[in-house]
Amino acid sequence: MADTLTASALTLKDIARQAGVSLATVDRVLHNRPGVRPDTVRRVREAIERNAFQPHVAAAELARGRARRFAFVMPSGPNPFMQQIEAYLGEMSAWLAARRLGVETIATDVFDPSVLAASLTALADDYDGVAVVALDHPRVRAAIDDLVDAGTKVVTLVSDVPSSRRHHYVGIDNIAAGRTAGALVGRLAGGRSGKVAIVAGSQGLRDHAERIFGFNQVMAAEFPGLSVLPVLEGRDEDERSGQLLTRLLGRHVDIVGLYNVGAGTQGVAKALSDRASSDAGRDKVVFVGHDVTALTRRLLLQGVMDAAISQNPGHEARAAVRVLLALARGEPILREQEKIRIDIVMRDNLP
Amino acid sequence: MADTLTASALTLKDIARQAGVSLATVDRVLHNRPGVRPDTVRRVREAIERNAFQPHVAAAELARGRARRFAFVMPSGPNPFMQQIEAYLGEMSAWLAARRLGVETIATDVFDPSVLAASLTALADDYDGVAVVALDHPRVRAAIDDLVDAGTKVVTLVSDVPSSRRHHYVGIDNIAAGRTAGALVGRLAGGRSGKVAIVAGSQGLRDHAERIFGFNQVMAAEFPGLSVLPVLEGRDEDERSGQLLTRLLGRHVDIVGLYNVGAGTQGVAKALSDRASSDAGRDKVVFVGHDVTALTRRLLLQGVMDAAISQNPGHEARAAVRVLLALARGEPILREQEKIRIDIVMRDNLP
DNA sequence: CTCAAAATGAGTTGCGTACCTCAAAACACC
DNA sequence: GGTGTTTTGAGGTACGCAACTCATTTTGAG
Repeated sequence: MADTLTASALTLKDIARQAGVSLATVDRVLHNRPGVRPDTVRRVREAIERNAFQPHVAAAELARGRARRFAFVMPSGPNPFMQQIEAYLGEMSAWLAARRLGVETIATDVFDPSVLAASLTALADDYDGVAVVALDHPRVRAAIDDLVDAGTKVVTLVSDVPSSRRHHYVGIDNIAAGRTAGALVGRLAGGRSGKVAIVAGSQGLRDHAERIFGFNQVMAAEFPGLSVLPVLEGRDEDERSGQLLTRLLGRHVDIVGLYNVGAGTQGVAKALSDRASSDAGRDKVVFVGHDVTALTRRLLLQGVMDAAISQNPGHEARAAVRVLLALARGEPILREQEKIRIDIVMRDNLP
Repeated sequence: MADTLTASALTLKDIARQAGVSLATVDRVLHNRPGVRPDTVRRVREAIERNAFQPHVAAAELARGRARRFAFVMPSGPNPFMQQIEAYLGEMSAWLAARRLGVETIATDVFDPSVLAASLTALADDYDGVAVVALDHPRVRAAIDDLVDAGTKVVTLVSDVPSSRRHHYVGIDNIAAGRTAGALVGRLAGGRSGKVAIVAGSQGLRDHAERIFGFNQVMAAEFPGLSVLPVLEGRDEDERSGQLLTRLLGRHVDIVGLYNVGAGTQGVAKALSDRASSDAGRDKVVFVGHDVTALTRRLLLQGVMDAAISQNPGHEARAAVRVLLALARGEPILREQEKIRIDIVMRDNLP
């Protein structure tokens, strides 16, 4: 009736006794310090395995004395998503303080590879771990690899550099996010046929390109009645996005769906509502976008927007900290916990 | 350019010095032990506030010596959702062991108030915290309150007892979940009009009743073209659910949507596919259900099911442990982190 | 003013690990 | 067999706090 998990009350002393060595030797093995015969190492390792020994994390943390420092390297400039991440880090401050963790956010031009790479390189000696919103560029990759070689733990945040040796990526699969957006636009259009517009920041951004790729995949395969128009590049700016979309809506009377890949949501929404008021007879355009912000929340409630694909920024911030901490401590990572889900947010499940 | 969070390197000794008292007095104040004049308490508290002092959790944990024990009281019998929760607790075993946390799952007939209440009462002295899948019944509420009075931390899991004095509820808002299901059925039906069926375990279960309530709310308010049929009570059994639904589908040719509130998914899916093959000409019935299991995953991929409303069982298990731990330590709870979201899972964002 | 009770100071011990030193033992090599 | 090197043991200190004891001071009631 009762099923028990865990109970390791063993200490290093017990392991030492079982392996027939002294505490000092166990310590040497545990921290890969030199001066232990291979055979002895094996004996100690076996004793550890046999008892499923887990160092007491509290004792270890207390003994090392030195506080750990993590850096979050994020885009400068006003980006609501990044601001949310910063805000959630702030909410963790008591949690962080109780563990003597120092977290600093460092604003940088993440779109300039040289600047970003230089920022990263400068961190090597001062931080135990770095979370970075990374541009996928050879120079950035090299900087990340250098950090890893220096013993710093590195996590990519939101945007990955898969070819680097970063320890972990905290973010979503953007192709799957695009596919999800496609399925939503298609299904919510409810059998109508017509054209579908895409507004993106730039197709040069890896995450945007991947989302568009996934979106087109689904549209082509499953919604033959819908044809996708060429991508509008709004540079994540409200005005530009709005103007481009207004022009497009004027040229095509049969647009039934819209996928807004990045920011610029304000402009996109304006363009849509302008059209709606100029011609009240037409069916509403299905509008799917990304991220839950104050604006998208309002648009969802008003019914202007039909769904938002979201990656929970709070979860990302906390996951990044937890992963860095686990890496620094040599603890295993709870993969399932740290995996960022693709959330579909509609009016009734707004968080 | 760099924004720093946290850095409290103060210790109790510093607080004692600032307050002009000894370590012992600070300790008395911190742990609400008697024998300190109110005025002195105030001085100490002020020093703590002023410095935003946070006890070092590692040191505190180490010093108290005693390991903490938590109990998870869950339904006996084969319930895939509960099995998933248990599985995720198992995956945490290394994490738990490193913190000297003992977690035990206790199977009980949670549907019998007396049995459940007795199970709970028996736990008071042995556990520091209890997570319970609770039936909302006066006797259960009393048992929970007794536990709380005895100093045990109590968290309700999946199903809440709002009138009790439990410290926290880990689970979703089932009314909002039902609303979300309603919006999905309505929107995915794409303007068709007709009837909508509901299959539930029992309307006596609080969570099922709340979901149905939310579902009906949305249907009535927003989809006048859809009329909801009386609820079928399948008792979460495959066969019964399937039979009831088959009969209903036979009586009403114009059913366009189906909401499966609880389990019995296998039977529901069978009834749907039987109808589909017997009359290929008809439009597919929009099928929305709950939870991501091996079965619902397959149905989503096959297109039989259109969406699943899900509460991440892994998240619930971990959140329950974290909340109990924070409560036991007297740490603040990260509300945002522990809040369980209502996930909409469709084919392309399957986790 | 006296005496008991309350409040406080001073101190100790121990938690389990990291990190360090120094000496002793085991070993390899010539 | 002696040398130098590698490996190991023994032990200590420190980390910040919980929990405790005991002596001393302060307080309030009579």
